[in-house]
Amino acid sequence: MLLRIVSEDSGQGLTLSNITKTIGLKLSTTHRILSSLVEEGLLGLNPETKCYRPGFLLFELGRSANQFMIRDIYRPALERIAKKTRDTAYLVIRDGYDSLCIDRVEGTAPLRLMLDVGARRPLGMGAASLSLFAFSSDKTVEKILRFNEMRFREHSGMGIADMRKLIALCRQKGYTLTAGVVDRGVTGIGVPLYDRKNKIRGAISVAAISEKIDKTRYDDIAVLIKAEVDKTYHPPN
Amino acid sequence: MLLRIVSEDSGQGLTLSNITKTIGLKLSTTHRILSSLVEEGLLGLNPETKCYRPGFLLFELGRSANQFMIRDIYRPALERIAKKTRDTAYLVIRDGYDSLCIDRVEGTAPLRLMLDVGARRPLGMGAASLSLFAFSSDKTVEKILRFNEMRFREHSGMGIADMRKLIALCRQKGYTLTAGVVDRGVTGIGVPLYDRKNKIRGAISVAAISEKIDKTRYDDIAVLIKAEVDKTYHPPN
DNA sequence: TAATTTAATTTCATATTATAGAATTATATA
DNA sequence: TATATAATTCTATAATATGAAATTAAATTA
Repeated sequence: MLLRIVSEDSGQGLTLSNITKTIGLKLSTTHRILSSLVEEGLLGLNPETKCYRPGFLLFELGRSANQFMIRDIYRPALERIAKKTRDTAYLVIRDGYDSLCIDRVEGTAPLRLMLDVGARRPLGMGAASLSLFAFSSDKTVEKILRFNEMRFREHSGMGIADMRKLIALCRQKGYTLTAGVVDRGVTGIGVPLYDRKNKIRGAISVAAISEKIDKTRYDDIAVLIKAEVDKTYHPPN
Repeated sequence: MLLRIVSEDSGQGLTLSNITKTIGLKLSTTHRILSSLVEEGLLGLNPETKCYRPGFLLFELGRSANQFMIRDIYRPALERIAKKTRDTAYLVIRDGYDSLCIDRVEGTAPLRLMLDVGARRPLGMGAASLSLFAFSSDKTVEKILRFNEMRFREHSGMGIADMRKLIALCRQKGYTLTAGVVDRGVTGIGVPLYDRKNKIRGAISVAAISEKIDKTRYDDIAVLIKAEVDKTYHPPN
């Protein structure tokens, strides 16, 4: 909690009393924990202003999370996609049997946000999420189907047979499409992202309320996403 | 400790038993803490391989440590400096009344490493450290002198008068030079880094055992560092 | 396919540590 | 200089983590 609170501040840092108010712990408790975090280097303390800021260790630990660097790589592509489609563009990665949304650029069209950055869903539930899944090897697909069977049913009412049909259709199209079948009233179009070794590293999707994405646009949007993805320079590793 | 251990692994992640061996805690304890870290998102767990990796929250928290982005900015300059001088180049920032080494590129010359990344010293003790100090405003210099007086004496045997003289000399030269006065047998040459608002954001130094850096090279090295710094594009903010 | 091994997860009484509240110290403001 | 505000330290009690063992799951071998 403390790390989050201090990190969310974008200014000159937060004072102890400030942080204490936010977190709702006792002053002495907050002070002790903050001191420990400073001692370890997770936070820094400006001795003049007595303000706490993110520390060097936090920076270093963060850099070790290489897998998420994909976010920096595809940020510009995501922005262009959102701008051109006017819908919200998502960057999603696989995390075990979940998909994890790691970036989002909102479109200009008025629409309710579906997926927050940091949100986790069963792998396959959502256009990008489905891209991570449907374009994997048959063996992987089977494993995920088995593991997530109950979660699919719970989330969308779809059974294994429905999912298999959906995957087959998407593979044929070359992109994933969830026109209301995963989330009621939501249509998404997803494309997988491959690294230089042809391994799936993530997926980008565009999603909006179904009324806003006409059937005739499906292919166009997929082509648009693929074009922006192809334009993107993906460094080795 | 656990965050460090998991972050330091560059491979596919570490298993519980692996981590347990490294940290020396009991299996159950390690498991419990790891589970909490995963729950919070600081770590991720691959459910197939049961391997722990850095998590998305760690990435996000790390990105909030903007002040250290200077490291990415000056990395190439640091590499060029180390290559050209054959000595080790350091990137150092101010942290309260300490200086903090946040990056290092080793030279080709055989020499003992003086300063580890993450190392903290009294502000002024070292060439880069001194740059952060000597080129500050007179008011700031006085405050630092007073605060660090004892620490200077302890570290180098220098008193306030000695430090004043050293600062005056450095200001005159336009770069900092610590020819054995701060660390016995070590010579360093430092240059401050300014942002677009002319605020000191860090310092770069080249350091080696004194025998390796001849007096005649002092100016050349300072000019070389400055040239590389000037070449570097420093984005707004 | 069963048996064996290895690794992961859960449980619980005891030992350890954190907490709240109060006291003290330091810093800022009137 | 007095007053107010914020930071830091202290300590008995309340809360939590630990270690050891048991259980479950997964992988390997027979």
